[in-house]
Amino acid sequence: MTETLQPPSASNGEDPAFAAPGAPRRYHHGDLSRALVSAGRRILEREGPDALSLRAVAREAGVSPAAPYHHFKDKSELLEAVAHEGWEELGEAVKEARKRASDAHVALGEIGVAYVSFARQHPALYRIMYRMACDREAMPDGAKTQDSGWTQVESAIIEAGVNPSDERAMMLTQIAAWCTAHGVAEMAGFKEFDGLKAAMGGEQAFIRAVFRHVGIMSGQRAAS
Amino acid sequence: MTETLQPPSASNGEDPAFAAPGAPRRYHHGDLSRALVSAGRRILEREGPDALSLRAVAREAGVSPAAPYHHFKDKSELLEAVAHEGWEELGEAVKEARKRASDAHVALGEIGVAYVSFARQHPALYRIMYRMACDREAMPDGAKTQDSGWTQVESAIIEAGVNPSDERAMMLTQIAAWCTAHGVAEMAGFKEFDGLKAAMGGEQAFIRAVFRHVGIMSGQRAAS
DNA sequence: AAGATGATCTTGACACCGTTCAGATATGTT
DNA sequence: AACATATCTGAACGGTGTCAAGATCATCTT
Repeated sequence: MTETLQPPSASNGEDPAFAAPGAPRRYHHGDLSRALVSAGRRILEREGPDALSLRAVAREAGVSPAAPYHHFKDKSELLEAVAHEGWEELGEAVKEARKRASDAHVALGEIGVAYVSFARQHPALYRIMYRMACDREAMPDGAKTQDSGWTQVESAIIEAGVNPSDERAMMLTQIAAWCTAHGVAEMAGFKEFDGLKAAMGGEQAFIRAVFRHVGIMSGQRAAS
Repeated sequence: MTETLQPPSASNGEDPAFAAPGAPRRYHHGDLSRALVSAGRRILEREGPDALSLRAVAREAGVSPAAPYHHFKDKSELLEAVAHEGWEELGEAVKEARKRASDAHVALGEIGVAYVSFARQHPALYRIMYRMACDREAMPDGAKTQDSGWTQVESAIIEAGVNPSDERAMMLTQIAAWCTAHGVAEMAGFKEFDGLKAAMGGEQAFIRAVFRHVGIMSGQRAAS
């Protein structure tokens, strides 16, 4: 703990996200709350979710263990911020997937693949994202409004043929889609499927194939 | 730490699972590893997964914090044992659901509902079960052999019309079923759906409805 | 029967964790 | 220049997983 006495903003010298480009390190840290979130994400990608302690985040940002408490009331509030960033990025990936889909009939499937691909590219982040969503009472502000991922899926469902005025069917389809995507996202990481994934020529092909077989749970015939 | 000096087997005096009925408390504890697993499960049901620390389990079993290390090399090895017990019970629930299903064509759906129901009845336990399964390299011994849940699903898939000699299709259907069930199991606990669940007359009805809408991800038409 | 053996449990310690609080320090305002 | 406020540090508390050393007890050997 002796070398912590350096100027607080020394550990993020080259990152332009922390202070305005021209501003000459204005202040104790500059913009700690943003720095903490990005430090948390860096730890997540580098060392996994178990290494994501509040102290480690503070260490990574170059501040004392108590500093985060001036910007977040809790550890979970910090994680919530990290997760929020993740959900926004996932939302954009979903949006682009929908744009890419030529036929409206397959758009939902493409969205599902995009969802799972994101989760697989950022497994530690996704874990946190989902964990925070689990314990939440309701969806966060701005999740259903605007052009969020949720709304994208909603539109895709309508285009897939569900009657938009049937609120219950809309909701149930939305939920079913999310359930499926989440289930595939988590289980696609299982190591016991590595052999199958390799035999199918990559994880992407594996994911698509699993989606194609999902209908059987609803009593439909097996997919070809 | 002063009242810990009581005889070690004092805290489980009336529980018949720890020592053979006639045996007069044979030994230091009797059968600590089993006692630890059941203590862990008790904590899980009573206080949730976050309260499940190794020390708390030891406390609940009436032994010192280091005692578990003579029976499990790790905390995670203890959790694995707890999870194993859970998977076995879930397997039995699945088995009974399959027996209950009249038509082979709906057996898979019934299995799914049974899976989710179990997860919802033991949410904390299921969380641990799934977490341990995630980090596992392969399925534990005896999961695929004998009449386990996995094998039950396998048979149900065959009866649902998948060609049993097509190994890949069998595997993919199995995985898709598990993904779906897991996704529904976790998301059925979301508080944001409480309103919908109530409007549908209970969680059971909600679960069935979600399963019915799952096929849309594979490009099928919306369910009625 | 007595002593050796090895498994089982306790004690005490270590590093790390989340969290709090009093005090130091820099910023913004008057 | 002096005050007020936001921000950060240092030290502490109770909790955690884990380990090494010692105590205790069932069982095996002689």
